[in-house]
Amino acid sequence: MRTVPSIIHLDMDAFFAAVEQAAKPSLRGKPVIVGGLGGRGVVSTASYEARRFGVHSAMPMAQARRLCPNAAFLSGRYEAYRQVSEIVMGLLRERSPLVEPLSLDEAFVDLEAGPYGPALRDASPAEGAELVLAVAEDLRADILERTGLTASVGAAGSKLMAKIASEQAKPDGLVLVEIGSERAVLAPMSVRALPGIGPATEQALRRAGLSTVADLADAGLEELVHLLGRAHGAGVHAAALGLDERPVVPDRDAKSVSVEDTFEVDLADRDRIMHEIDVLAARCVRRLRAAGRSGRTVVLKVRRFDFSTLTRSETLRGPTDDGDVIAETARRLAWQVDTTGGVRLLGVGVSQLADYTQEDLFAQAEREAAAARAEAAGEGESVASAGVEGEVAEVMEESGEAGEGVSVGVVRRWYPGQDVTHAAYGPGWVQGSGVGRVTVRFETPDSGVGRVRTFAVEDPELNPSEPLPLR
DNA sequence: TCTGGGGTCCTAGGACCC
DNA sequence: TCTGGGGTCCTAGGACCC
Repeated sequence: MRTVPSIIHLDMDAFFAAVEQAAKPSLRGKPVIVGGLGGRGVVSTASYEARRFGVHSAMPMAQARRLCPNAAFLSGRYEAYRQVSEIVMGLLRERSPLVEPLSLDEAFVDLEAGPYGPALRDASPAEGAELVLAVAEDLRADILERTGLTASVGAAGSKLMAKIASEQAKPDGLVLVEIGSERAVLAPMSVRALPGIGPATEQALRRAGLSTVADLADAGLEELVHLLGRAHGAGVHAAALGLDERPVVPDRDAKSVSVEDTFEVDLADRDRIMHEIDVLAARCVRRLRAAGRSGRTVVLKVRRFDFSTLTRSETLRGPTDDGDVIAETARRLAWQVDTTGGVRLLGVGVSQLADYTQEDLFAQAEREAAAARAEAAGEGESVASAGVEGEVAEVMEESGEAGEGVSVGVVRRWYPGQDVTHAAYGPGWVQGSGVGRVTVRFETPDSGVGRVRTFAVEDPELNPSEPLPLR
């Protein structure tokens, strides 16, 4: 156990919504809701102004609209969030090389591994805590200066307590848990405050009369293992006592890659389902290859009309990053599921990832077998052209999704929040579109509140553009 | 107009092997 | 002759997190 609370957990406040407010002066101080805008979307992030109306993450967007009809509803600009995230993570790495990102807006940092390490090790507990507080406040100030955004920080002797402390610090705060005070800090909290206890575990514990962390600590290991199973029970027991020795680990390799899509209208016919699986497999493979990896197990996910969700998987003889092999496997799996009544969501994923994209002997053998079959049937040509058609469909899909509808034959689509530039009026963002019109507000992170203009959807002067830096 | 998308970890049964 | 025990891999599902 550490003698100084030198692990910090940083969490950006309402991150996606805060980036939007920083980028768009007209939204500052107003409710902003980022998420899926379609009929089946959910809230990704709500600004604090929107939270006052009861809106929160994972809430169906339809419900959010009812609760807070005057909010700005935006679909996410993930490239912009990624850019801001990189700045923040960079500022963390200035404090220590041991940074473990948990998502775009959250990370653990072990300050003992960095430039403050020697001073922290030499310090008395009181001096050490003082130093950590100073480092954390300096960090928050730096983040504010470089991005205009606020962050909350928890500092403690473990990841567990640092994470709980940052939650207490929200928004725009800093909380330090003294070494030795862990159990007292945790005792009055609801069991839900512990990471790893969700709605199901909370219910199981409640049925046993356990509702606070103090109850868990009193219950003891045996009862918790009985209630929750070996691993979970032991984990919850340790957490309840404030015990956590997990190290901060940077650069953890992904263990799976997956993509999925919920459709606006349930898919009914087999051909359409098979086509969507092909599209998803192509997207999955693109991500897999971008990461320079290959996978051995292909997983198909199906959510049916009634929200029942099932997965089917198949493990290949060796890892592959071949699009045809993955699509074919996923399609084969699809034949095993009953889709009568309609399909709401399809997903394609790959796991058992191999570190490198190696000579894909398996895919090669498959292709040769297919070529041999085709030759035997006298269909050599159609095998080649099927691959080419797949490529074209992919490109069209890509440009349609990204809203960069400049390629021939693709209708231009504008989404709320999107960055655009007009030849005469300069940079702005899409406020809304419909009936052949698109409304744009012309403002930038460092401008005042901009004014709104409306254009034809097809106006050649108006084009999608890259996000602007916030500072 | 109920319920996204991308992940992680755990459990449990059956196959298969020694 | 009537029934072991352990280890590993595969598959499916579920809880949880952001």
